[in-house]
Amino acid sequence: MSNGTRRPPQRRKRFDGPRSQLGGLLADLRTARGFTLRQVEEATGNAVSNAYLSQLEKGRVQQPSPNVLQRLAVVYAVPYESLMEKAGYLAPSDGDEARKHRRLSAFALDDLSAEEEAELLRYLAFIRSRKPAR
Amino acid sequence: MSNGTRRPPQRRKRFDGPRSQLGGLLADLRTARGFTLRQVEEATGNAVSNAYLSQLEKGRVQQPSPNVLQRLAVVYAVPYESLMEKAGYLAPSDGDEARKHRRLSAFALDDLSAEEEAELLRYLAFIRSRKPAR
DNA sequence: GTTCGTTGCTAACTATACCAAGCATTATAA
DNA sequence: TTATAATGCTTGGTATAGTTAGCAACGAAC
Repeated sequence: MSNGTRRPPQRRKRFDGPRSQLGGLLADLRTARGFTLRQVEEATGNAVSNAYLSQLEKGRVQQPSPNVLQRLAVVYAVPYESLMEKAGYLAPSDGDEARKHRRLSAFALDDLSAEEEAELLRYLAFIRSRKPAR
Repeated sequence: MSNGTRRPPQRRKRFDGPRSQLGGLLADLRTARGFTLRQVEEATGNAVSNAYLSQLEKGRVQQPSPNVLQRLAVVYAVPYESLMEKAGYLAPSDGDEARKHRRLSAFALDDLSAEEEAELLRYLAFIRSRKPAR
Protein backbone atom coordinates (compact mmCIF):
# COMPACT_ATOMS: atom_id res chain seq x y z
CA MET A 1 0.00 0.00 0.00
CA SER A 2 2.43 2.61 1.12
CA ASN A 3 3.84 3.84 -2.05
CA GLY A 4 7.26 2.51 -1.91
CA THR A 5 8.99 2.88 -5.16
CA ARG A 6 9.75 -0.59 -6.23
CA ARG A 7 12.61 -1.23 -8.39
CA PRO A 8 12.08 -3.57 -11.28
CA PRO A 9 13.63 -6.93 -10.76
CA GLN A 10 16.64 -7.53 -12.86
CA ARG A 11 16.54 -10.62 -14.88
CA ARG A 12 19.51 -12.52 -15.77
CA LYS A 13 20.38 -12.25 -19.36
CA ARG A 14 20.48 -15.49 -21.18
CA PHE A 15 22.49 -16.03 -24.22
CA ASP A 16 20.30 -18.15 -26.34
CA GLY A 17 22.31 -18.17 -29.42
CA PRO A 18 21.78 -16.18 -32.52
CA ARG A 19 18.69 -14.14 -32.27
CA SER A 20 16.47 -13.55 -35.19
CA GLN A 21 17.24 -10.32 -36.88
CA LEU A 22 13.97 -8.66 -36.19
CA GLY A 23 13.67 -10.13 -32.74
CA GLY A 24 17.08 -8.98 -31.66
CA LEU A 25 16.49 -5.56 -33.05
CA LEU A 26 13.22 -5.18 -31.23
CA ALA A 27 14.72 -6.41 -28.01
CA ASP A 28 17.60 -3.98 -28.30
CA LEU A 29 15.33 -1.09 -29.06
CA ARG A 30 13.16 -1.82 -26.08
CA THR A 31 15.84 -2.47 -23.51
CA ALA A 32 17.89 0.47 -24.67
CA ARG A 33 14.95 2.68 -23.88
CA GLY A 34 14.37 1.02 -20.57
CA PHE A 35 10.89 -0.10 -21.42
CA THR A 36 9.29 -3.21 -20.07
CA LEU A 37 7.20 -5.51 -22.16
CA ARG A 38 4.07 -4.24 -20.52
CA GLN A 39 5.05 -0.64 -20.93
CA VAL A 40 5.38 -1.20 -24.63
CA GLU A 41 2.07 -2.98 -24.66
CA GLU A 42 0.44 0.04 -23.14
CA ALA A 43 2.35 2.45 -25.33
CA THR A 44 0.90 0.77 -28.37
CA GLY A 45 -2.56 1.28 -27.01
CA ASN A 46 -2.78 -2.41 -26.22
CA ALA A 47 -2.35 -3.20 -29.85
CA VAL A 48 0.61 -5.43 -29.10
CA SER A 49 0.41 -7.65 -26.08
CA ASN A 50 3.41 -8.18 -23.87
CA ALA A 51 3.18 -11.88 -24.49
CA TYR A 52 3.36 -11.40 -28.20
CA LEU A 53 6.15 -8.90 -27.92
CA SER A 54 8.14 -11.44 -26.00
CA GLN A 55 7.57 -13.96 -28.75
CA LEU A 56 8.65 -11.42 -31.30
CA GLU A 57 11.85 -10.67 -29.48
CA LYS A 58 12.62 -14.32 -29.06
CA GLY A 59 12.17 -14.87 -32.74
CA ARG A 60 9.20 -17.14 -32.35
CA VAL A 61 7.15 -15.25 -34.87
CA GLN A 62 8.13 -15.38 -38.49
CA GLN A 63 6.29 -12.53 -40.04
CA PRO A 64 4.45 -10.15 -37.78
CA SER A 65 1.86 -8.06 -39.49
CA PRO A 66 2.68 -4.53 -40.64
CA ASN A 67 0.17 -3.25 -38.15
CA VAL A 68 2.26 -4.53 -35.32
CA LEU A 69 5.45 -3.29 -36.87
CA GLN A 70 4.04 0.15 -37.35
CA ARG A 71 2.94 0.40 -33.77
CA LEU A 72 6.32 -0.64 -32.56
CA ALA A 73 8.05 1.70 -34.96
CA VAL A 74 6.12 4.57 -33.48
CA VAL A 75 6.82 3.56 -29.92
CA TYR A 76 10.51 3.07 -30.57
CA ALA A 77 10.68 6.04 -32.90
CA VAL A 78 12.40 4.19 -35.67
CA PRO A 79 11.51 4.25 -39.35
CA TYR A 80 8.74 1.91 -40.22
CA GLU A 81 10.52 0.76 -43.33
CA SER A 82 13.47 -0.63 -41.47
CA LEU A 83 11.29 -2.88 -39.40
CA MET A 84 9.43 -3.94 -42.49
CA GLU A 85 12.69 -4.78 -44.11
CA LYS A 86 13.89 -6.77 -41.15
CA ALA A 87 10.64 -8.66 -41.17
CA GLY A 88 11.34 -9.66 -44.73
CA TYR A 89 8.56 -7.69 -46.31
CA LEU A 90 10.43 -5.10 -48.23
CA ALA A 91 12.41 -6.87 -50.83
CA PRO A 92 16.06 -5.97 -50.63
CA SER A 93 16.06 -6.06 -54.39
CA ASP A 94 18.11 -2.96 -55.00
CA GLY A 95 15.72 -1.09 -52.86
CA ASP A 96 16.31 2.45 -53.84
CA GLU A 97 13.78 4.15 -51.72
CA ALA A 98 14.58 2.61 -48.42
CA ARG A 99 18.19 3.17 -49.13
CA LYS A 100 18.63 6.54 -47.69
CA HIS A 101 21.57 8.80 -47.82
CA ARG A 102 23.99 8.46 -45.06
CA ARG A 103 25.74 11.67 -44.43
CA LEU A 104 27.94 10.63 -41.59
CA SER A 105 28.29 14.21 -40.60
CA ALA A 106 28.65 15.31 -37.07
CA PHE A 107 25.99 13.50 -35.12
CA ALA A 108 23.93 12.45 -38.01
CA LEU A 109 21.31 10.67 -36.04
CA ASP A 110 18.84 11.23 -38.76
CA ASP A 111 20.81 8.95 -40.94
CA LEU A 112 21.10 6.15 -38.52
CA SER A 113 19.59 2.94 -39.54
CA ALA A 114 17.45 1.30 -36.94
CA GLU A 115 20.09 -1.30 -36.56
CA GLU A 116 22.82 1.19 -35.93
CA GLU A 117 20.68 3.11 -33.55
CA ALA A 118 19.92 0.01 -31.60
CA GLU A 119 23.58 -0.75 -31.33
CA LEU A 120 24.38 2.74 -30.23
CA LEU A 121 21.68 2.76 -27.64
CA ARG A 122 22.79 -0.55 -26.35
CA TYR A 123 26.28 0.73 -26.12
CA LEU A 124 25.13 3.84 -24.36
CA ALA A 125 23.23 1.77 -21.88
CA PHE A 126 26.35 -0.22 -21.34
CA ILE A 127 28.37 2.92 -20.72
CA ARG A 128 25.92 4.24 -18.24
CA SER A 129 25.60 0.97 -16.44
CA ARG A 130 29.13 1.39 -15.25
CA LYS A 131 28.40 4.71 -13.66
CA PRO A 132 26.22 5.40 -10.66
CA ALA A 133 22.73 6.34 -11.56
CA ARG A 134 22.23 10.03 -11.72
CA MET B 1 -25.42 -38.75 -55.64
CA SER B 2 -25.46 -35.08 -56.08
CA ASN B 3 -29.11 -34.84 -55.41
CA GLY B 4 -31.01 -31.69 -54.88
CA THR B 5 -28.35 -29.73 -53.11
CA ARG B 6 -27.31 -28.02 -56.21
CA ARG B 7 -26.04 -24.59 -56.19
CA PRO B 8 -28.20 -22.03 -57.91
CA PRO B 9 -27.43 -22.03 -61.58
CA GLN B 10 -27.07 -18.36 -61.65
CA ARG B 11 -23.88 -17.03 -60.27
CA ARG B 12 -25.34 -14.68 -57.89
CA LYS B 13 -23.62 -11.87 -56.30
CA ARG B 14 -22.99 -12.64 -52.72
CA PHE B 15 -23.30 -9.59 -50.71
CA ASP B 16 -20.50 -10.27 -48.38
CA GLY B 17 -17.91 -7.62 -48.34
CA PRO B 18 -18.85 -4.76 -50.54
CA ARG B 19 -16.73 -2.40 -48.61
CA SER B 20 -13.60 -4.22 -49.39
CA GLN B 21 -12.05 -1.55 -51.50
CA LEU B 22 -9.03 -3.67 -52.07
CA GLY B 23 -11.05 -6.51 -53.49
CA GLY B 24 -12.85 -4.34 -55.98
CA LEU B 25 -9.64 -2.70 -57.00
CA LEU B 26 -7.89 -5.99 -57.58
CA ALA B 27 -10.80 -7.30 -59.59
CA ASP B 28 -10.87 -4.19 -61.71
CA LEU B 29 -7.17 -4.29 -62.30
CA ARG B 30 -7.29 -7.87 -63.40
CA THR B 31 -10.29 -7.67 -65.68
CA ALA B 32 -9.08 -4.43 -67.18
CA ARG B 33 -5.99 -6.24 -68.27
CA GLY B 34 -7.88 -9.24 -69.49
CA PHE B 35 -6.15 -11.62 -67.14
CA THR B 36 -7.74 -14.72 -65.74
CA LEU B 37 -7.29 -15.82 -62.17
CA ARG B 38 -4.95 -18.55 -63.22
CA GLN B 39 -2.96 -16.28 -65.45
CA VAL B 40 -2.32 -14.01 -62.52
CA GLU B 41 -1.39 -16.98 -60.42
CA GLU B 42 1.22 -17.95 -62.92
CA ALA B 43 2.38 -14.39 -63.40
CA THR B 44 3.16 -14.16 -59.72
CA GLY B 45 5.29 -17.24 -59.99
CA ASN B 46 2.65 -19.24 -58.19
CA ALA B 47 3.06 -17.04 -55.19
CA VAL B 48 -0.65 -16.24 -55.21
CA SER B 49 -3.05 -19.03 -55.96
CA ASN B 50 -6.05 -18.37 -58.15
CA ALA B 51 -8.28 -19.53 -55.35
CA TYR B 52 -6.84 -17.04 -52.97
CA LEU B 53 -6.99 -14.29 -55.54
CA SER B 54 -10.67 -14.98 -55.92
CA GLN B 55 -11.11 -14.65 -52.20
CA LEU B 56 -9.21 -11.42 -52.26
CA GLU B 57 -11.37 -9.97 -54.98
CA LYS B 58 -14.52 -11.02 -53.22
CA GLY B 59 -13.39 -9.33 -50.06
CA ARG B 60 -13.20 -12.49 -48.06
CA VAL B 61 -9.73 -11.74 -46.86
CA GLN B 62 -9.26 -8.86 -44.53
CA GLN B 63 -5.59 -8.22 -44.63
CA PRO B 64 -3.47 -10.04 -47.14
CA SER B 65 0.19 -10.04 -46.40
CA PRO B 66 2.48 -7.49 -48.02
CA ASN B 67 4.16 -10.31 -49.86
CA VAL B 68 1.00 -11.00 -51.75
CA LEU B 69 0.32 -7.36 -52.36
CA GLN B 70 3.75 -6.79 -53.73
CA ARG B 71 3.45 -9.64 -56.17
CA LEU B 72 0.14 -8.35 -57.39
CA ALA B 73 1.44 -4.82 -57.61
CA VAL B 74 4.17 -6.04 -59.92
CA VAL B 75 1.81 -8.06 -62.08
CA TYR B 76 -0.68 -5.24 -62.40
CA ALA B 77 2.02 -2.61 -62.64
CA VAL B 78 0.61 -0.42 -59.95
CA PRO B 79 2.47 1.18 -57.06
CA TYR B 80 2.94 -1.09 -54.14
CA GLU B 81 1.99 1.61 -51.71
CA SER B 82 -1.46 2.04 -53.15
CA LEU B 83 -2.30 -1.56 -52.53
CA MET B 84 -0.81 -1.35 -49.08
CA GLU B 85 -2.96 1.63 -48.40
CA LYS B 86 -6.08 -0.04 -49.67
CA ALA B 87 -5.30 -2.99 -47.48
CA GLY B 88 -5.27 -0.69 -44.51
CA TYR B 89 -1.61 -1.01 -43.75
CA LEU B 90 -0.35 2.43 -44.50
CA ALA B 91 -2.08 5.15 -42.61
CA PRO B 92 -3.91 7.31 -45.12
CA SER B 93 -3.69 10.43 -43.05
CA ASP B 94 -0.85 11.72 -41.01
CA GLY B 95 0.04 14.15 -43.73
CA ASP B 96 3.56 13.99 -45.01
CA GLU B 97 4.87 11.78 -42.33
CA ALA B 98 6.74 9.20 -44.19
CA ARG B 99 9.63 11.38 -45.09
CA LYS B 100 11.60 11.96 -42.01
CA HIS B 101 10.57 10.85 -38.66
CA ARG B 102 11.73 12.16 -35.46
CA ARG B 103 14.24 9.80 -34.13
CA LEU B 104 15.55 9.07 -30.75
CA SER B 105 12.73 10.91 -29.18
CA ALA B 106 12.55 8.62 -26.23
CA PHE B 107 16.23 8.91 -25.71
CA ALA B 108 16.68 12.59 -25.44
CA LEU B 109 19.81 13.70 -27.09
CA ASP B 110 20.36 16.51 -24.70
CA ASP B 111 20.68 13.88 -22.11
CA LEU B 112 24.01 12.96 -23.53
CA SER B 113 27.08 14.17 -21.83
CA ALA B 114 29.97 15.32 -23.92
CA GLU B 115 31.96 12.25 -23.15
CA GLU B 116 29.08 10.01 -23.97
CA GLU B 117 28.54 11.72 -27.27
CA ALA B 118 32.15 11.43 -28.18
CA GLU B 119 32.19 7.82 -27.25
CA LEU B 120 29.08 7.12 -29.22
CA LEU B 121 30.52 8.83 -32.24
CA ARG B 122 33.60 6.73 -32.08
CA TYR B 123 31.52 3.65 -31.68
CA LEU B 124 29.36 4.62 -34.61
CA ALA B 125 32.41 5.05 -36.77
CA PHE B 126 33.58 1.68 -35.60
CA ILE B 127 30.29 0.07 -36.46
CA ARG B 128 30.24 1.53 -39.91
CA SER B 129 33.81 0.65 -40.59
CA ARG B 130 32.95 -2.97 -40.22
CA LYS B 131 30.20 -2.95 -42.72
CA PRO B 132 30.85 -2.51 -46.38
CA ALA B 133 29.20 0.57 -47.75
CA ARG B 134 25.75 -0.30 -48.74
C1' DG C 1 -25.96 -35.68 -77.57
C1' DT C 2 -20.78 -36.25 -75.22
C1' DT C 3 -16.46 -35.05 -74.36
C1' DC C 4 -12.56 -31.54 -73.44
C1' DG C 5 -10.81 -27.16 -71.77
C1' DT C 6 -11.33 -22.98 -69.38
C1' DT C 7 -13.59 -19.90 -66.44
C1' DG C 8 -14.79 -18.17 -61.51
C1' DC C 9 -15.57 -19.89 -57.28
C1' DT C 10 -15.86 -22.70 -52.85
C1' DA C 11 -15.16 -26.30 -49.32
C1' DA C 12 -11.81 -28.31 -46.43
C1' DC C 13 -7.69 -28.11 -44.59
C1' DT C 14 -3.00 -26.46 -42.69
C1' DA C 15 -0.07 -23.01 -40.85
C1' DT C 16 0.60 -19.33 -37.92
C1' DA C 17 -0.19 -14.65 -36.04
C1' DC C 18 -1.87 -12.99 -31.92
C1' DC C 19 -4.08 -12.84 -27.22
C1' DA C 20 -5.64 -13.93 -22.23
C1' DA C 21 -4.18 -16.08 -18.44
C1' DG C 22 -0.97 -17.68 -15.76
C1' DC C 23 3.80 -19.19 -14.08
C1' DA C 24 8.62 -18.53 -12.10
C1' DT C 25 11.59 -15.40 -10.47
C1' DT C 26 13.21 -11.32 -8.26
C1' DA C 27 12.77 -7.43 -5.37
C1' DT C 28 10.71 -4.62 -1.86
C1' DA C 29 7.78 -3.86 2.33
C1' DA C 30 5.40 -5.53 6.44
C1' DT D 1 9.51 -14.94 7.43
C1' DT D 2 5.34 -13.81 4.42
C1' DA D 3 2.98 -10.86 1.28
C1' DT D 4 2.81 -8.02 -2.70
C1' DA D 5 4.25 -6.39 -6.94
C1' DA D 6 6.73 -6.30 -11.20
C1' DT D 7 9.43 -8.51 -14.49
C1' DG D 8 10.16 -11.85 -18.68
C1' DC D 9 8.30 -15.81 -20.46
C1' DT D 10 5.18 -19.92 -21.60
C1' DT D 11 0.94 -22.22 -22.47
C1' DG D 12 -3.51 -22.98 -24.48
C1' DG D 13 -6.61 -21.27 -27.39
C1' DT D 14 -8.82 -18.55 -31.31
C1' DA D 15 -8.94 -16.16 -35.60
C1' DT D 16 -7.55 -15.97 -40.12
C1' DA D 17 -4.21 -16.05 -44.05
C1' DG D 18 -3.33 -19.08 -47.72
C1' DT D 19 -3.35 -23.78 -50.30
C1' DT D 20 -5.06 -28.02 -52.60
C1' DA D 21 -8.63 -30.28 -54.62
C1' DG D 22 -12.57 -29.92 -56.71
C1' DC D 23 -17.29 -28.24 -58.54
C1' DA D 24 -20.69 -25.91 -61.69
C1' DA D 25 -21.32 -23.08 -65.75
C1' DC D 26 -19.86 -21.92 -70.16
C1' DG D 27 -18.07 -22.80 -74.64
C1' DA D 28 -16.06 -25.20 -78.81
C1' DA D 29 -15.10 -29.37 -81.17
C1' DC D 30 -16.45 -34.09 -82.04
